[in-house]
Amino acid sequence: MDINLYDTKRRAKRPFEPIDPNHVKIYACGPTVYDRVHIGNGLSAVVFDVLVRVLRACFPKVTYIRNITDIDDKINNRARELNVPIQTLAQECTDALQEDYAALGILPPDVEPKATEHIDEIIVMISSLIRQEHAYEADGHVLFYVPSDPEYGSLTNKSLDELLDGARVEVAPYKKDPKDFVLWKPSTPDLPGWDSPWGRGRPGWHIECSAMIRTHLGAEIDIHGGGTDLAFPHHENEMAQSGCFHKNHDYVRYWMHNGMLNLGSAKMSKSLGNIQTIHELLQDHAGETLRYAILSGHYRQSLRWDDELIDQSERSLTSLYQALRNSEKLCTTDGEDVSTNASHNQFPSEVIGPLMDDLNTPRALAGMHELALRLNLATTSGAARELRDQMLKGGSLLGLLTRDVDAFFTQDATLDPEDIRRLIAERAAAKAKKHYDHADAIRADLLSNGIAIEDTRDGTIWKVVKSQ
RNA sequence: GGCUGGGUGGCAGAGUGGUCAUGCUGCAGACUGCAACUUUGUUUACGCCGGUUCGAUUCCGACCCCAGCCUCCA
Repeated sequence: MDINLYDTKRRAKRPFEPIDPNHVKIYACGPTVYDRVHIGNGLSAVVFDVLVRVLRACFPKVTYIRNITDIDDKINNRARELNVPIQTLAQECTDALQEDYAALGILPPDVEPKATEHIDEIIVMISSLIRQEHAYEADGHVLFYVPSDPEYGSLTNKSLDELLDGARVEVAPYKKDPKDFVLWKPSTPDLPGWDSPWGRGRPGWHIECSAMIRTHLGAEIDIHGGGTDLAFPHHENEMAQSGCFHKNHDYVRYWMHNGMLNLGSAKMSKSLGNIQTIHELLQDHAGETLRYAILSGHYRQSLRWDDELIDQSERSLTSLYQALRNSEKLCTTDGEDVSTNASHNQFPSEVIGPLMDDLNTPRALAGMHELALRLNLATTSGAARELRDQMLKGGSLLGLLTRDVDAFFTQDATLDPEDIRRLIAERAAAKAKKHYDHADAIRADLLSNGIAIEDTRDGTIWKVVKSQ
């Protein structure tokens, strides 16, 4: 079984062939930390989290790096607004980000490097680019000289002429070419800065990723990920820098870009202000529900984010848990203790198959529901255990079904579970005497407290009624 | 204007040259004391117009819409 991935640069899906099959290297762009991250940031992180899980299932070693941009004018501005030290703001936002991402079931990357921890490497790269005449110093700045890179534009299929026509940006007078971008810029005393051959200053946005990739993964990597809105100019510029530095513009084997989340008909973005933070969504919804919602669309497509989507995701996810819950009794009954099949340690093909095909998560979820159906129809404990195991294995690739099944249904009950048990027993007694009015009254009473009852062959169970 | 990617059944969202996506919702049946859970069935689905083909939602061409990028953005 091959993994196939869509590569932005080649605009085609192709088989994934790592540089070193014994060690896959992947880098994804993380956000700039100056505020609570929004669910669109979460989408990107979830997508590459799933990709890494799939890669880990297929290759012996995977190193996953996701950076944090902790030096940026937006951080400086926000810190000034809030009147807090810049480092404090960045650190607080970083902590919050890790908390939010964890709630979405995103596993920590192997390294989460920060731009400010790589200033030396950044200076080394800039110096080299200047020596190679791909960059020049002007007016306290260091700029990348775009015309010096014949491959500029090849990632996003742009011609230099087009870029000039579409240029909406004011051209700084010290630029040799309007397309040139900043590698290093001077800092006033009130701004964070580091000493450099070009005076005290701070790095431009794009160079940090070049430096962090080189530091943590080396001259060549397998996959570079990020949002599609980063493809240009961020990744194009990064490719120009690293490509010229390493004299190899194919230092990234596969460029992968996730689609945007739409709120209403427009892209969710901080500059438009139409964002929902993960933090606020978590007030009303389980992180796992949000994750399911994200995975319900293909990563390269844009996804309409609204209450309807979250509601449907909640119900869909519940049906998966329901299958697990329904099968619990059957699984625990001792039956043919068939030393479980050879497939015991394998991931279900219904789930990993689609995921290996350019991360087709909607189909993988369909596979999960297929397994759930078969589990619901299972009649032997052996089959039930096998299917349950498969579901959990599939879930471990998607980062779903990670909660305790019983807790999924019973947590946040407004009544004491002991009281609920007592009422259920009372109702059972009434039922036994065919006092159905009394039995129904108890059920209605529980329901009015948000507790729904289910009679099964193996007794009565209850659950909290979700989302009103 | 240029460059990407889209328009699928009530909703979300995959996919395929001729056979079921899947989930949610609605309706009907089974199960149940009644419910719930589960399960079965279910509503001319593939933007528009041509072309290729025995056959196209799927391939080709034109057209109409939508979103993203071309400035910071996941």
